[in-house]
Amino acid sequence: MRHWLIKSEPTAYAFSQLLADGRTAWTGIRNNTARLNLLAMSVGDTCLFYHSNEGKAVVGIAEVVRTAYRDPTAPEADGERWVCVDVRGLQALATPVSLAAFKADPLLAKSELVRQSRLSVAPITTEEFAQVLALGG
DNA sequence: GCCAACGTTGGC
DNA sequence: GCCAACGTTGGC
Repeated sequence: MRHWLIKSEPTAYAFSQLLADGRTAWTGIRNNTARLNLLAMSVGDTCLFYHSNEGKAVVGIAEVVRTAYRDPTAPEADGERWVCVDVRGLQALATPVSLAAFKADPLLAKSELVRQSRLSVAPITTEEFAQVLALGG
């Protein structure tokens, strides 16, 4: 099983909304690196759910429940290029783990979240995942 | 509001 | 194929 970090602006789709919905299609990814990460996801992979802009913290855990398929929100002209996955909300962290906490933690300072802040779907290591859970309760 | 990082586009 | 210009994202 692999681990990922997925980002959303809380004003666009907050983690609380995912918990309320149960599951959702993770659509709208239009970046090739992020696209390749979506394609690499397996059912059961766990995702840290990060709130960008307002928030700037990992606030919850989700899991992949359907592997990549054509993103229905992508323009028809783009064909099969853009994909989405389905994710299910698992639970909120007792304590959100902020971006500042990532930068301050030696285990997390090298993570993709810090290294390439614009990437909306990023892989994280098992160690990083465990550390976020430890910090977040 | 500004700026850094990155991706994309288009002229050559 | 290179590179300047531009657009977008996201932190500050």
